[in-house]
Amino acid sequence: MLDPNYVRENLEAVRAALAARNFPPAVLDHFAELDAERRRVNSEADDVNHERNNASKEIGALMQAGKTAEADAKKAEVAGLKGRQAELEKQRDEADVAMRELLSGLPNLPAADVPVGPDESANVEVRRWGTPREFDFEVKDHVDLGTELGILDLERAAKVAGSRFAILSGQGAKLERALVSFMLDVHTGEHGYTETQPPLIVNRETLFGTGQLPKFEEDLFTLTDDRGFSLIPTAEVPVTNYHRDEIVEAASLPMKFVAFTPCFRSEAGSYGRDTRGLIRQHQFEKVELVKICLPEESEKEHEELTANAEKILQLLELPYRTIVLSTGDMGFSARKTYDIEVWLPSQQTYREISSCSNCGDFQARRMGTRVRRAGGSKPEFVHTLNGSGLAVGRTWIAVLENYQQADGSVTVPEVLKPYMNGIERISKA
RNA sequence: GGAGAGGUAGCCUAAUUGGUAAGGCAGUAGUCUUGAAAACUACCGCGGGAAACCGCUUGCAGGUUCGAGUCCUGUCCUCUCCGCCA
Repeated sequence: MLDPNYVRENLEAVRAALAARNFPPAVLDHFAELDAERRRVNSEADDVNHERNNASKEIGALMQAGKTAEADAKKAEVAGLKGRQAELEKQRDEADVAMRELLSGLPNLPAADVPVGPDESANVEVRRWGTPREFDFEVKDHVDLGTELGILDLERAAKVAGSRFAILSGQGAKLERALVSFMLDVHTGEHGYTETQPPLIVNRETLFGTGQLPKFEEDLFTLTDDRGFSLIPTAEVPVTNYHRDEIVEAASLPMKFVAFTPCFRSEAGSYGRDTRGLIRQHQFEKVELVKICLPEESEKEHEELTANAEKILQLLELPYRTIVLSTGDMGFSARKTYDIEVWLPSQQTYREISSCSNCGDFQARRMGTRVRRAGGSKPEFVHTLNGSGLAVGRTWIAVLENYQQADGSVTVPEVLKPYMNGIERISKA
């Protein structure tokens, strides 16, 4: 959520920023009058409330002094205020709701150094690591490799659940587990993150906090239970909300969490896209990095978090590139996002395997997460960051495709061998 | 699922028959001190405001009342016991 004071004072700049995000700035047309009305009604309601509070105090004093007649007169006076007060409070609530609805639907403002452009064509590559391997045979994609090795079964998954689900078996399931353990060990052991296991089901307040609601309800799997539960689309949602409605101590920052969870996405509206294989699933596993930090530290923490995610690919010796998303390609809550893309031989291109975002104070304002600094100053909103470290299913794909051999087997990356009982390769059982 | 107890500020604890949130710890600043501790003074829930000051706050939402931490209704959460259970 944007700061209403900032929007009031920088209306044209906000309008331009929204346009750069392909967001119709017309919703801001009524901001000024809505804002003025809200503040007018609010102060008027305050005044009336003040009058009534004072009168009540006087009545209390009169009652204790035994002057009941004067107290009764005063009571009658206050009774006349009640109707007026109810009316003003109703107006204030309506104005608050209207303003909140307007603001809660607005995306975050892009950082100054984000490239401006209409879509992914304006994204900018910032670095590239590793060299794609040369194959002297016809490469297969992960679906053919996995199916022929007997470690991936998409047809039976479709029978059991539906499309966009998968069954991993044998060394395939083990590889997934090895990747998870490896990533968690690196992030906890070398990067200083605290491992955490959050709820996989969250309530609506939590979904509002990170920005999934109110605009992206259709992306979620929502339970029919009347408590408003949804399955998490990413661990970012529960973990970032750990300190919702809290004021934390500055000394506790930065907080760095790593969470391994399944993620559930309805993928409504993505029919026909990435229909083959594991790229886009209703259920997938992800190791997620989340940071909560001081405002002036978030840019540094963002670079570091992205580097932490890249480290996994370096250790797995998988070629990748890192790009910064343009204004037109960024997510709702982000002010700046790096995507890390891994090389997939079957597609002869780089594909997203991690998305690392600095959300600034956007989520913190929605969640009410603030920090109290030393010296008794007023609480400030924290900054929040998140990034995949990494998407496990897509890493599984990258390992199969980049480490495939002419005979259809897959050699095990050096760093994963300890997690695979020391086996050298995955062969047909 | 049944029965009971309880949610007060970062933590802990008060508040007469309803009278407008008291205190302690921690924390911050200062005095004193070579420095620290101790002691003393001030600040010490949230929002707005340059300030004076104003408004809000006892899990949440309503109701009664001139006035609700206190009375009533609903709801969320925590704990205890019983039942069931991975």
